[in-house]
Amino acid sequence: MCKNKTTEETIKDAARRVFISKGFAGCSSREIAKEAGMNVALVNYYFRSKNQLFQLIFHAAMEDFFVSMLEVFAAPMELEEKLKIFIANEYDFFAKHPEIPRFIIGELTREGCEFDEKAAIKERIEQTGVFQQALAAQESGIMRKIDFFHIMNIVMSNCQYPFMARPLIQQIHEIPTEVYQEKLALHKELVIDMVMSYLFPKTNN
Amino acid sequence: MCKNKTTEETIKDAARRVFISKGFAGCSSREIAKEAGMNVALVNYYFRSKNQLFQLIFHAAMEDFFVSMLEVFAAPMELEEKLKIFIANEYDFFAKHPEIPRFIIGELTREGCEFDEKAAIKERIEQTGVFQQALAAQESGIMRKIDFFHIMNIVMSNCQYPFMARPLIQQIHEIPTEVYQEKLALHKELVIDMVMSYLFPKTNN
DNA sequence: ACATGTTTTAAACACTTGTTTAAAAAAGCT
DNA sequence: AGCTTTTTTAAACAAGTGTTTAAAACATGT
Repeated sequence: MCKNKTTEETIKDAARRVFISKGFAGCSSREIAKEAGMNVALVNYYFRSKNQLFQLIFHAAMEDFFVSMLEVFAAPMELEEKLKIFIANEYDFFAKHPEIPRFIIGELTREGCEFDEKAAIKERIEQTGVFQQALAAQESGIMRKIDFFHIMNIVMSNCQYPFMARPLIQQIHEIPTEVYQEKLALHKELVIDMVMSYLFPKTNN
Repeated sequence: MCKNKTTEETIKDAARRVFISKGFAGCSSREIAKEAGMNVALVNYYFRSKNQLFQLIFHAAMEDFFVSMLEVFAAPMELEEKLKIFIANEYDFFAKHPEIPRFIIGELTREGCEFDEKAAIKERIEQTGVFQQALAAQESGIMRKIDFFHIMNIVMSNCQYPFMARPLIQQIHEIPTEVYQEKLALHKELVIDMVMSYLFPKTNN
């Protein structure tokens, strides 16, 4: 059967670019086809429908998104070091794929974008053991005693927002994209500093 | 002339709801008309085009968004107290209008959404005097010496992201909306605590 | 009452949408 | 070679898009 991986993969790549930058509602099948340099009918020949192609791209993006998390969570490391690396890792990931958070959140908000089923992110996080590790650190007094919910929210806020909000922040500060990206590199260190010193408060001596 | 403010305002309100929740590309003129209980032609009768109506809604949202900032910035207060209130204020604003950040950032990202012209946010912030106030506090050693860019980014990240990312975070933690909102109320205090103690570090004694 | 200007409506416009069809081209196979 | 299957194409489909038109309904002032 399909030895021809070229066209199918070409369309998928084009679809990824277009969907991620414009969203499901913001683009047409014909735009994806044109981006891939193909006929419109080919899109449906390989993927049956715009929606089915979208689901493929979306789930892959979600997977990338979470895998970059879980990898660090599962690493054999002390919690404090792990969280530091986690933040740095997240920050680097979004520096490389700055449109991912906006894409995922935007589409997850849209009605008619089912997902619940498979993911089971919570379970996959628990399986890494980072949850118990955090509880242990909290018991021993090293870590501030706050819910895992807040920890994740703080880290995700500070790692994802600066990339999502680039057009807005640039507008406010009236700076070009290159300057913004320079500033973000510095911002990463501040975030690590702030979050770490909050989660692992060093008592005087 | 137009004594009939009812229909025009009704359409505008419907448009605000629909645009903000679905975005420009995610809805049609007819959907807005139906939401307003009006004929499609009426939308264009009062607002000339879908795009023109959108610009109206979008600029108003931007204005609300920034005014809630500037008010606090301009208040006659000590900087430390001002920033605490600023965070609380922002947090409360987004608790009331959780779709605003996603809407603004999403549309600002879309190509063909002009804005640059009027805003001049930077100037309006400078006019409040908060900028010099921060510089003074930094000179006196009360405040951590970091760029205004980073301060704003930190505050906006922690205030806006938790509301933007609700569908994603709920998915991860597998909690219903009510529980999420309860947790966010608690999260507000953590954010204030973390950000304030980072920006205004208390030296031992 | 009538003539006025404003507001609302249904219908139509040309165009784009997602998807399908049926024929053509290419590739595989014996 | 010829026959079969897979891949690609152009064209068509009905439904939906933003917008306009022209007539109807309404309100207003005299």
